Parts: sequence; C-alpha cells; structure tokens
Amino acid sequence: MRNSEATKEKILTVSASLFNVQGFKATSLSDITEATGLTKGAIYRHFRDKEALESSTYEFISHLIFEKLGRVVKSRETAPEKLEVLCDFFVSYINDPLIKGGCPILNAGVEADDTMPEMNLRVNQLLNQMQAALENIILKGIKYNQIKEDTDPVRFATIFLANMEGAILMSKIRKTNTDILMVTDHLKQQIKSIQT
Amino acid sequence: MRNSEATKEKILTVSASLFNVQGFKATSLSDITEATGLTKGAIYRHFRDKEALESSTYEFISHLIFEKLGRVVKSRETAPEKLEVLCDFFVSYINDPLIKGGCPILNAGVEADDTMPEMNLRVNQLLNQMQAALENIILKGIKYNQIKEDTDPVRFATIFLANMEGAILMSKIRKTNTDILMVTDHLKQQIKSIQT
DNA sequence: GTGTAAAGATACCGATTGGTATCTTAATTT
DNA sequence: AAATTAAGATACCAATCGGTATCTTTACAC
Repeated sequence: MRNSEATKEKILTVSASLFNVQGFKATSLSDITEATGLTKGAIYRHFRDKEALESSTYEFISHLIFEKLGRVVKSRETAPEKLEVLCDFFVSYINDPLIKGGCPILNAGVEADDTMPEMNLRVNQLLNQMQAALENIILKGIKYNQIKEDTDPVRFATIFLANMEGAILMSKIRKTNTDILMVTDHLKQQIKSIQT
Repeated sequence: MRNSEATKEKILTVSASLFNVQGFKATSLSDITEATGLTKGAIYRHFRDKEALESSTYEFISHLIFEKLGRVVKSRETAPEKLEVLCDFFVSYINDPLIKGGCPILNAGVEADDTMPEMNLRVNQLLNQMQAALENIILKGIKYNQIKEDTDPVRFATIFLANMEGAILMSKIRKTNTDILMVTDHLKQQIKSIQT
C-alpha cells in the first residue's frame, strides 16, 4: 500500500487553505484534486463525503491554531505579557498566517451560522476554547497578583475576542493592517489598565 | 407592460435576504426564482448576469442600511447620545434585522475578500461610509463641547466598529446576544470616558 | 378592437457539481 | 515469486449550475 497517512494529511493541509480562502461550499472537489494532484478516488477513500471532509478539515485547522496559540501563550510568564504577545501574534498573523485566508473562526463562523449546523457547532467549540484560554490567563493573573482582582474574566475575554475578530475583518476588507494595529494598541492600553 | 419597477424591487428584496443568509456563491438562480415566484426570464431581463444581480443587490442593501442608520443617528441630539443609540440599534438588530442573516459588512466582507474583488470594493465603501459617519459624530461632538477634544476620531471610530463587528460575529456563532450586550455595555463605558 | 413593444415564461444548452462503481497499481505476507 | 489487499486512478452517473434563444402574455397607444 502507499503511505495512507501522508496522503490523508496532504488532503487536509491543501483543503484547509482552499476552504479557508474560498469557503466550504465555494470549494469544489475538483479544486481539491487539482491542488493535491490526487483524484477523487483517493479523496473518497479517506473521507465519506464532502461534508465529512469539511468537518475533518476544520478539526485539523482547530488543532493547528490551538497548538500554535498554546506555544505563543507559554512563551511569556505573566498574564499581562501573555495577553500582549497574543495581540502581537494576531497582528503578525495577517501577513504570515498559519493557514491562508485569515481567521478560521471568522471565515467558518460567517459561512456556517445559518446553513451548516454541525459546522457551526465546531466553530462554537473553537471560539469557546479560545475564550476559556483567555479567561484562564486572567484568572491566573488575578491569583498571582498580576491583574487587578476586580477584573471580570468573562467580560474581558469577550471584549478582547470581539476586538480581535472585528479588527481582522476590517483589515481583510481594507487590505491593510492599519485597523488591527490601532485595535491591538488600544487592547494593550486596556491590558495596562487592569494590571496591578 | 407589467410593473417593471415593482418586480425589480421584489427581486432585489428577496435576493438581499438570500444572499445575506446563504452567501452570494451559495445562492443559486433557482433559489431566487423559487423565492420570488418569478422565472429566469424575468430576472435576466432586469440584470445582465448573476454577478450584476449580486452587485445591484449589495448596493440595494447598502442604501437600506445607511438610510436606517441615518435615521437612528438623527433621532438623538448630542454626540454621546448618538453613539449610545447606535449601540442599542446594533443590539436590536440581532433579533429584528433589516435584512435577514446579520450584518452585510461581516457577511459580504468575509465572502468577498479573496475571490470577489469588485464586491470587496463595495463592502469597503460601505465600511468607509460607516466609519466616516462615526468620525463625523465625534468631530461634531468635539466642536460642540460634548466630547473631550483630545479624542482621536479615527481611532475611536475604528475601535467602535471592530467591537461591533466582532460582537455580532460572536453572537451569531453562539446564537445568543450575551456577547453583544457585554460589548455594547463596554462601549457605552468608553463613550462615557470621552465625554466632557 | 388592433398593433406594438415591453415583460416575463418556457425550453433548452454545455459545463460543472458531488458521488459511485470498477479497474489498476503497489506494497506486504506467505 | 505468487497471492492478497489496501490505495488510488478512471470512467461514468444524474442533478444542478449559470446562461440564452425563443415563445407567450400583458398593457398601452392609436
């Protein structure tokens, strides 16, 4: 047999970019066969149907993003530093993305909300994961006296995420990083304002 | 002849909802013929091709949104009040939208960015229009001593929009208005902090 | 009422869609 | 080295896509 795992990962890697750039429904099987150099036979051996490929690909993307994010967060010691480096990560993501096409929460979130319930669930899970990670940073920051104890973790995490996603959208539409720089600058001020 | 203008508006109204909910590429001509009760013949008499229909529909949506927004802003006197009522408008929009499917900047912005350059231009224009309107509110607020004069209109407008769009996205994904309520509450605090 | 022209319906087109059944190739087992 | 079986290629399918050419209907001018 050929290397089954390698081709499966190749399909997932290529599909991740295509889906994230063009959208799930706007990406055809022939787009994927063309980009991978494989045929339908190979793809349908690994995935039951297109929906299963979409689902598996988003899971693949989620893992990629979350692993990377974990490494970024662990690179700093204190809670304020962790939040700041996250800001920088999102800025750098614009020009040097893990997966082409921008933020998978933004892209899949918009496409899935009304017409793809099971995909919406997966996006929701990724969003909740990120929110929980942010809340955890703040909670630990409070615990170790780095963050003011009257800070509401849920509220701060929600506003942080809303700012980031909105800024990413604006930067994508305008094809410039002016907006995300302005927003992260503002977020860094907000971070300072909750520091002890 | 039949009432040409009325059917054209019917096509635009129906298409607006379909495009905004399902996306442009995911909405087929037969979706539109089915929803309007018209046939392809009627549609292609009024629009050169599907791309022209997409474009005209987004223009139609832009006008609708901007007119409504203008009325909302004009309903209040001072700059801080105008900003606050805009917050409330976006919250109420979640459950009672002008056009089904949520914010057209968010939806079309995500779909258009990488693959539909002329649509991206239209979204960009609508975004710039909204940004300019916000900046104008703040500038007039400064002029009439309602807003602190060290406030940066571009920066405030950018952060305001990023917050709103991000919150709308999160509320759509989570199918709850908790996020947008939290974010608008925060925005109202920000508004208070720049008041004289 | 009749003619005219616009508005809309109908019937078709080739291309592409997701999907499947079958065939070929390659690696492993014995 | 032959047999086995998994991995992938090929060839097809009906359905749907956007688009067009042509036919029918409707309203209005005369």
